[in-house]
Amino acid sequence: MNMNSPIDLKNCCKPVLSSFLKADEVAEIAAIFRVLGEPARLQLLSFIANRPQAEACVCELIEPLGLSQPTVSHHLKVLYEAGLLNKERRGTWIYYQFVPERIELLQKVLALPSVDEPNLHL
Amino acid sequence: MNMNSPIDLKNCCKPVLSSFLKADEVAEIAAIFRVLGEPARLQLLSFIANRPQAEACVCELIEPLGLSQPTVSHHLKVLYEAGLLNKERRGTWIYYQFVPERIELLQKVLALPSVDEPNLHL
DNA sequence: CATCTATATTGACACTTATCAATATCTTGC
DNA sequence: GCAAGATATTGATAAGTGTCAATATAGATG
Repeated sequence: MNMNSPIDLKNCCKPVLSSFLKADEVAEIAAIFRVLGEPARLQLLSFIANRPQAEACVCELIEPLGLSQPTVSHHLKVLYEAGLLNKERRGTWIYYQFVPERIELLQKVLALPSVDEPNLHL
Repeated sequence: MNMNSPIDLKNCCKPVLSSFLKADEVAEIAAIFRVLGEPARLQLLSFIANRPQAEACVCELIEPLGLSQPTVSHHLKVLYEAGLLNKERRGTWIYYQFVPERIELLQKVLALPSVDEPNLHL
């Protein structure tokens, strides 16, 4: 049902506020926002990004999140498939790593048109 | 059920990636992302932001969105309550106006810690 | 005041999803 | 190979939500 690969990185994503995007264009971007729209996932991202090396194994995340292990695992999968986390097995543990590039992409997508651009007509 | 006023603008919102946010702190931020996580709403925002004066009345939005009038009205309400749109009656029509400040807030919330900050421990 | 038009609300329905318990899979160490 | 521990998957359930038809509301206009 859910695609197994991260959201397309190629022509993803045009700035939302600089031109009127078609339905299929906003879909990719909205998918990323929807992933961040879940408090538990945002907290996971916040937690991992602030760990040494910006990474953490699943076992470190359960207690601070206050959710069951399967639920944490589920949210990590969603974050991973959205490209916001990488994963890497290291012995028994699997470390999820924060991916700053996806956030940078979002910043670009949310970029406001500069005042001298004709878009905002201010 | 849903609060009638925009999301709290005072101490909203701490950067997600610079410290580990508690559940109630991420909740406010996640609420904004959830609003943007709906393709129809993102398209509405894209459309309105690119109109002259960055505004549009409801009647202009139904056809390009391809949704029913009540559905468009519903999404506009959600965007309005999230502080992403203002509204203003002008005669018979109600104009919804793009609010860039909310987007700027999101940019700050998504700010990556600078490399010399200790957060990322890179 | 009556009518018309623009927008909002209500109610219903289908679909998604967050959550957990139970179970499966995979790695390591004996 | 087997037992133990870490993570993932499955199945079930409850809650949320996007959508539309029908209806309500509210301004404008005659």
